[in-house]
Amino acid sequence: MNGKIFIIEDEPSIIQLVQHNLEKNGFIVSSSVNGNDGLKELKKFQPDLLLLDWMLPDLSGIEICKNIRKDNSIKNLPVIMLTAKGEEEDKIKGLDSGVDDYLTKPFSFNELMARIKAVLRRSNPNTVSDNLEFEDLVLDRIEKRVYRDKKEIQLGPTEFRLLEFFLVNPKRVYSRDQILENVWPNNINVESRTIDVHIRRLRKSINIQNKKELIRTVRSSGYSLI
Amino acid sequence: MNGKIFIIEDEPSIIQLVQHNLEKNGFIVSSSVNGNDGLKELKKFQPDLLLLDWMLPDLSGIEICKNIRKDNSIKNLPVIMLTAKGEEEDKIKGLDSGVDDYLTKPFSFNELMARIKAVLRRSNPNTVSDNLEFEDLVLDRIEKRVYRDKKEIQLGPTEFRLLEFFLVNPKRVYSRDQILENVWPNNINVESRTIDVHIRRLRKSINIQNKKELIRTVRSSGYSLI
DNA sequence: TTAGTTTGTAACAAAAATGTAACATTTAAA
DNA sequence: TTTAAATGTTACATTTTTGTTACAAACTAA
Repeated sequence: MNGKIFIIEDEPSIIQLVQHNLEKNGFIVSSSVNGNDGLKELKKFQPDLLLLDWMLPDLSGIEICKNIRKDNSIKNLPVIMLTAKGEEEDKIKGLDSGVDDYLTKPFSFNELMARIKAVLRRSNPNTVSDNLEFEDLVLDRIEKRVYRDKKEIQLGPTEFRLLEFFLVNPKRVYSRDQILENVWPNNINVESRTIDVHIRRLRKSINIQNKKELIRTVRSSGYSLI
Repeated sequence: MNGKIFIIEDEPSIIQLVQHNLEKNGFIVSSSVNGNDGLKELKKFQPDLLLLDWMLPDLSGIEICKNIRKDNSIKNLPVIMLTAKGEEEDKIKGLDSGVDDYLTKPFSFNELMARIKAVLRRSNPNTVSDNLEFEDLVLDRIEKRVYRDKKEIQLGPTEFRLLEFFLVNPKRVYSRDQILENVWPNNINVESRTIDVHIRRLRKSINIQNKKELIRTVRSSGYSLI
């Protein structure tokens, strides 16, 4: 994932939730809580997709969408409408105004994600990829493969999850506790030294000749990619 | 740091202390001394986090928290509970009511700060900027790196924590006791001279040619950045 | 100035953190 | 079932970090 998504939505809790999760999935996200500001910032931000609330304090989502379709510079921007209105006629009205998809609150983030991918895939195939990349390292979440320098590397399941975890925020240093919490199945108790051993295994696997070490040890803090 | 924090707490002295320190750290802070007002103002203020006292003149902190979790517009607001109750069962009750974290009075401001950051990072990564800067010195808390004049400097763990501590209030002079309390793990007893040695090590590390000394000795008082 | 206090510095030993290999146990696959 | 793979744990070597001490240097007050 590497697209940019803009959100126009007046409920901060939704923005927060969605933004956080989208960023976790590798999107760059910006947002606005009302229509007029949103339209302006939108043009600066140049997103690949817009998440648009129906009910806003000033303009309605439909009006915004119509505006977008009239504006040559952003007329092809894909839009997903978010709204509490579930009735059939509303859906039709929404889609008629030029919306690409339509999602009724409350929605699960996973459904939103699936729809975003679907829309992006249609409109801009290159922004959608389930690959995590860092330097010459590529992790394909769909096929569960890892490549370094274009050559495939075989990883064990834990090594894979570990690397996947690091790749979401490479460079960020994670403590052993954080790693445990995120990479190991919940509530499982393993010695913290176990992590060291798995780090060591991962290192061994992803290290190839003449290439620099990719995992950094930060003494008394944890590990990160580098 | 640039988040907004709301405090509901009936002891003015605590409000004052916490508010003052939070503002020093770049937060925007507002507060209320009772539960009912607090809930109302909270919604207007739209904070990124709530510090909530357990014992209040009207509603209890737990009731407030339950209210928040039921209210769609603020249901995801992270909450840290402050209280004098230290018993284990209370803790569980607190966390069960939907609190994100729990801090027993009396607490050190630094611990509070650390917990605030942890909670914010989880819930809203963007409100926490983790770079501390002073002159040509940059400390990156996420990647655990320190730069002077754009060049990276290697620090040991204690040197790092020491510098981090100073960077929150550069120029402010800290006594050895204060440094000890804030930089060393709780309840650990070390000679006060130990600090001098670590200061010396930190100095050695962050000093580079042709650049001025960054750590000031204030005789019989302590040290500060300058 | 001098005596007394405070701080800077280097050296050293002890403690802590990490890397690594080997081994035992669990899990999955054939 | 048998075999192989994956995993967790332990033990030990190595490296890094840390606290302390001892002494030199700097500072302060009389």
